[in-house]
Amino acid sequence: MNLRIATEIGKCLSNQIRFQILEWLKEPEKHFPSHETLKHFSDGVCVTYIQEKTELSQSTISTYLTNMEKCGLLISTRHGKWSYLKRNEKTIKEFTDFLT
Amino acid sequence: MNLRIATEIGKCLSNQIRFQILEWLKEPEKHFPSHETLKHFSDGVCVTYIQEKTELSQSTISTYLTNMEKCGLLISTRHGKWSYLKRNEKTIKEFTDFLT
DNA sequence: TTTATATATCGATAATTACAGATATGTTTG
DNA sequence: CAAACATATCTGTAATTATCGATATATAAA
Repeated sequence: MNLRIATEIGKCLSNQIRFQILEWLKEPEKHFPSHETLKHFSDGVCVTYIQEKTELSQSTISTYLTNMEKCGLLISTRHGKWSYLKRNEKTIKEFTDFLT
Repeated sequence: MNLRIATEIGKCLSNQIRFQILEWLKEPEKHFPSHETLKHFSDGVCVTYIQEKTELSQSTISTYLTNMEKCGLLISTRHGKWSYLKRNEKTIKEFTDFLT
């Protein structure tokens, strides 16, 4: 972790919806339906479910999630036509360690 | 800690200079001269020293520090004509706990 | 009590970010 | 391979934030 990356993470955390997504993903099964094909949450939640819950446009959410992945807050996994997102606890820990 | 406050903190951490100030204040004696009247760092560092180090305008730094205090990242203490700033470790911990 | 010093706030413009619709890409299915 | 679906990217405008100079306030010193 360094100042530049930490600041990029700060940018992601400067928006209530993005922060909220990160909170939801702590307990995906509590906040999202289980996926029609993939039954478990091992790789997180697909973009559509996150988009529906936030009620923002598809393009906006896609951009949010892409940026959150770029700075290491999220891990993205493709399964067929779906992208699944989950928290990257390693980076989150590095970030909080850097801050404290 | 709640989502609203955490996002306000995120906004403070979305700027490299502000994040840097928080890092410097981990070890004030390492990054700032000791103050001419107050010899210790018990209450942190005065606005002027922070401003000089960042090379931003006085008004900009004053606004930064005010906002960082408002969301609980910093503690401000007046001694005569000087305001001293130090990290608010309690809020910082609450923030990192909220995130993880 | 005037002057100097430290910090805070105001008001304006520049820069950045938010957000959506349109369109492109990648994947599955008929 | 065409159609449908999920996601990504592009482009433009709206909204927010950055930043400064000017000015106000608060305290200290002369």
